[in-house]
Amino acid sequence: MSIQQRRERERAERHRLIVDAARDLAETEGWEAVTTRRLAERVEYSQPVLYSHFKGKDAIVSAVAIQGCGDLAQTLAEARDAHRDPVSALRAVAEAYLNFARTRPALYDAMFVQRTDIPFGTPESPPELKAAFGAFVSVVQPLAGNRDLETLTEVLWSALHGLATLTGSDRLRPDHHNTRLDLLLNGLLP
Amino acid sequence: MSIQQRRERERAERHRLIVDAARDLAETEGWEAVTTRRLAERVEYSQPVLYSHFKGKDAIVSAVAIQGCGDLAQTLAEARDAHRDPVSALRAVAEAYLNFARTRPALYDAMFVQRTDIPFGTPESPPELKAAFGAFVSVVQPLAGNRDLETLTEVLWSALHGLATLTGSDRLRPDHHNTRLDLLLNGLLP
DNA sequence: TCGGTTGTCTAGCGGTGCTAGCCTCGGGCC
DNA sequence: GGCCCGAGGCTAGCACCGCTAGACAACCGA
Repeated sequence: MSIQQRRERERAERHRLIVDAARDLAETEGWEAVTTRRLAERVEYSQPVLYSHFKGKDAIVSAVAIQGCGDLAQTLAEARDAHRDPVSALRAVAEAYLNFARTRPALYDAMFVQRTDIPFGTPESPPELKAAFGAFVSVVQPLAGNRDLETLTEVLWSALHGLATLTGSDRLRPDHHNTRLDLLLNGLLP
Repeated sequence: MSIQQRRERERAERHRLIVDAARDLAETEGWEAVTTRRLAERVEYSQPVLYSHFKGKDAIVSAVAIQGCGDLAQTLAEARDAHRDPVSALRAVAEAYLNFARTRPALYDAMFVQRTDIPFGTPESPPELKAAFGAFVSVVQPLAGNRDLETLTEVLWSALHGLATLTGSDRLRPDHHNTRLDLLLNGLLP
């Protein structure tokens, strides 16, 4: 069985290599530069090899997105754990989220903008996704009062997502960034 | 000069025809179905004719987006003018906005999701865009208190945009739609 | 050593946005 | 009235895209 094990190990390694290459390429040159040809060149295999790992290009993007959710979850959890005061923790998590979207726009795009078949908001959601949403839930919880926790968290996330995407596509005035976040948090979770 | 006038008139008419065809095609089959070949076929001209009217495909999408902003501005204004009470007017405008995004997803996508070079939030913004934003401003104004009107409007718009895009891409739980809007409006503009 | 399977590659299909260069048609001038 | 010439539309094609059929090599088990 050792030979098969080695093969599976190599296969898993190559799988990871493809996802990493796709993420790197997207983050440095944008998703429009991520073509199956360039990707194949990066991993030093021919195009069809990609299709033995993934059903198609969309599946590669999805894999990158899920990996990104893991990154985001960790980032948010760290921001949360650096503060004891609930209001400070909320603010820190919100800022960390917007910072993630600003510094890794391509990754953010794959996670929350592009069409995907990753299931959101269901028990079947990938654990990385649940972890990221859970980080939001944990900072909203102390401030939710008698409002429904999960729904309120969805509202907060949606509002931050709106700020992130509209800011990132230059549809909001570039100054006033902090003022907008103040207004949002003071209104929604005072 | 009459001949030149006729030519310019025909040219303007064909310009309109292209934009309308692009919008129709996008709304019925999605933007991925809007190719220069299919568009040319629809307007019964060859591909290069498109490029004598627009710099490229992106410019056609932008034209559709600006036209869509005009539609949206009108929709929002009508919703606003149907209510005298400021809170009701705000609610109506917010619902009209989300309804627009839900019923015309491709148009909404061109306006507020896809990359574009339309200038947002500046004096050079197209009048259709200013009109749409102005409709929001006018319903926020009575409820803004001493907060900065324009910035607060940006926050409201961003939050609604977040709800619209995450709902439209199945990233929020499909029920709870009204609850989310309640939570947002009660928090932001009570 | 051989047979067969497993896995990778080359080549190509039908599509994309975009453009070079030909050619026709019609208005303006003699 | 007839000719010339330029505006403007067309055909054809470029380089690229996602994806796949089928040839071929390498390696494992008997």
